[in-house]
Amino acid sequence: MLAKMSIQTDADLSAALRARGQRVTSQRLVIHRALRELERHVTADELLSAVSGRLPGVSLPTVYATLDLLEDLGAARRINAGGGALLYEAGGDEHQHFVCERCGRVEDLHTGLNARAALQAARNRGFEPHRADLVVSGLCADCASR
Amino acid sequence: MLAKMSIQTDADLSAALRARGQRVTSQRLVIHRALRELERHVTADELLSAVSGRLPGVSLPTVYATLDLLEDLGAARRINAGGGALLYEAGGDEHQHFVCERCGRVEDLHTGLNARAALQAARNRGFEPHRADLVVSGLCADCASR
DNA sequence: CTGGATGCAAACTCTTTGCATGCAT
DNA sequence: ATGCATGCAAAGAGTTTGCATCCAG
Repeated sequence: MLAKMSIQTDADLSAALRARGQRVTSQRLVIHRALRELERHVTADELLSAVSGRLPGVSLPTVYATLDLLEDLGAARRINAGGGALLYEAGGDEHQHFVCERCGRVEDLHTGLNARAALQAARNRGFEPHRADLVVSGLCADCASR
Repeated sequence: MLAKMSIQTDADLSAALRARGQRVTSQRLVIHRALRELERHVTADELLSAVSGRLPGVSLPTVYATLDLLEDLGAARRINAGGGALLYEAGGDEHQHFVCERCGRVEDLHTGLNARAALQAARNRGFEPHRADLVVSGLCADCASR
């Protein structure tokens, strides 16, 4: 099993893109950089706002397309929190998420849970699993105290 | 910790509704019954079709409202598979799901994985967790062989 | 009776698609 | 020069909301 190098810098991204025969554009570099610097869960829209300051004229479809691409490269992760918009975060460490059913807040959760059993169960069924996402839902501290 | 009785029959549902001071309507009974009998993951739309045969004139908003209610009662479970529509299944045994990234198929997965660690991690953060959902995504057998 | 539940229609949000232009290679 | 990537606009899907009517309690 080949461990894929994680993409961290602009140079990493450029190299990964070239390796796939895809183009290095300023939009891709800036979106990637913004995602990494925000260091939290962001919607495509929030990311667009963050990016527009640095590179005016970027469009939402481009943000979505770039996030798809980054996810493909392992540089971004899509979080389906269920409430409204999709969230994205920079790829990297393995962790799970907590979603508040009331206010929609999403927080990281480090459970130490091992997803290997789940992946293996999928393989046993003939599937080819790529990832396992665990989402805990309930009430966040603020909403619970009301 | 009080184990909530699982709702299985029309009588169970009627009792649970009355206990909450809510009304027992034919729509609620029929939708609940249809969900149980389908024994698979269905969209609100599919459920509407299934129900319309028995009780004409049911509307989609009512299906959604009833599914919300059933979920609240623990008689239904919402599955956020990410691809397009939400899915619902009758409440009952604990299991996880596999979603094909290509064709969107959703299958049950029995991993034996224990979510207690995840729930505990959430509690340690001050949250009040209600459930933990694990979704494995990748390619199903059919899509992988292409 | 009385108010919660329903049906209808429309709004709303987020995401994806089509097409002409532009820029990385 | 070549064709992938982008921007714009619009379509599309799914879910939710508002309001008048209806029926369970």
